[in-house]
Amino acid sequence: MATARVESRRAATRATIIETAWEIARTQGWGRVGVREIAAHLEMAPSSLYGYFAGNDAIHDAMFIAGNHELSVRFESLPTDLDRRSMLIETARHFVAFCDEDPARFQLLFQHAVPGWEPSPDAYSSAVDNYEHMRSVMGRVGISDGPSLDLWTALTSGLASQQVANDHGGDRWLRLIETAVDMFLRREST
Amino acid sequence: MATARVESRRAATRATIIETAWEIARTQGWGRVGVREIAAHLEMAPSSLYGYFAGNDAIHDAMFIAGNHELSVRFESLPTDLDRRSMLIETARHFVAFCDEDPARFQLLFQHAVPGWEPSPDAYSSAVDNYEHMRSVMGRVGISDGPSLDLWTALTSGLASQQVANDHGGDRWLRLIETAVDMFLRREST
DNA sequence: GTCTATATTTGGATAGAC
DNA sequence: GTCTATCCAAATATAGAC
Repeated sequence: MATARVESRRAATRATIIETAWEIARTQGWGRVGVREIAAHLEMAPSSLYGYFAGNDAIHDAMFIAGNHELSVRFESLPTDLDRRSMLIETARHFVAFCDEDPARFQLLFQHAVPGWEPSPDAYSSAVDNYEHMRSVMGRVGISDGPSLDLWTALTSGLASQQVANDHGGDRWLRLIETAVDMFLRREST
Repeated sequence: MATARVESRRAATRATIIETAWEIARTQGWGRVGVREIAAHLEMAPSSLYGYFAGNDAIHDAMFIAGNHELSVRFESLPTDLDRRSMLIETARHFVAFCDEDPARFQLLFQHAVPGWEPSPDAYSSAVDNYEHMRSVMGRVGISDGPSLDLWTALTSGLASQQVANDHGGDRWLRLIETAVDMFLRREST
């Protein structure tokens, strides 16, 4: 049907807009991401974008949701039959690598570093979903008490933020993950 | 002399400008900090501020330097005769509390979250000074190898960012510091 | 020192023609 | 769907009078 073709064309254009916005965020920073700049890259009139997104905030929301979705896909790709230690190591490695491979995405998802924007409730729920998924994975290897989960999030988010901010593209904090996990696991043994 | 009085008056006005800027950052976010908004709070004309600061960036630089200076003062207030464990606990506590007591300052100093601004080389050196000081404190209690320092910065910055972002004003991560330090210290013992 | 007035830039967003 | 033409709102910064 024609409507289906039109719909898919529309989706493709939306995807192109988002991809262009990511490109700008990566190369010029979040301060430059806006309807005007995106339109310029696409050689479109800024007003044309409003046929695809309600406005600048809606574009950011779509990117936020896409970023969270990508993270959830990565986590689902992890094997589920690993032992405790390997599970934590792989989870942390995936997370830190995910953050470091795209600092712009890291800033959007985890650092609230986008001027004048915060996620809509709908977009925010995609972040909550990921947190819940992390909790269930941790629960599966026997870590479910609040303080342990909080210590784990502090540890992994600290490794990620240091890696991104001070050694992007390297492995200065990435290679500390085994040590960090062993340290974390030993904390509970008397 | 008149010049000295004039100088001190000038310094006082500069201080008032900075204090007003902090107030705006805390209550309205960094996106609203600018010469216009500051001037409005002070009931001055925006152009008058240029007699005290070269511009918006210079104001941010001054705040960045002041924030780092405040942190260094806090660290210098710590007792120096503590044992290893107490030293790490107190250092971490001071740091996390410092971050949490003013999220706006935390964002400026550690999260590069101010749209369109980054510290001048001169301002940046005040941050480097603090890092070097932290290194020397850690060295005094026998922690001086790179990986240990990196793990320590990841751990403390992770605790701080989680505390600020997810439990500002509370103690959900603050109270994990003893556990975290014990975990950190035990990591090196066989 | 401080003001008024203004230049300049940069955004988001809308109306209406085609 | 896309464009042109605007509108409107911020924001930095400067010129020049008082």
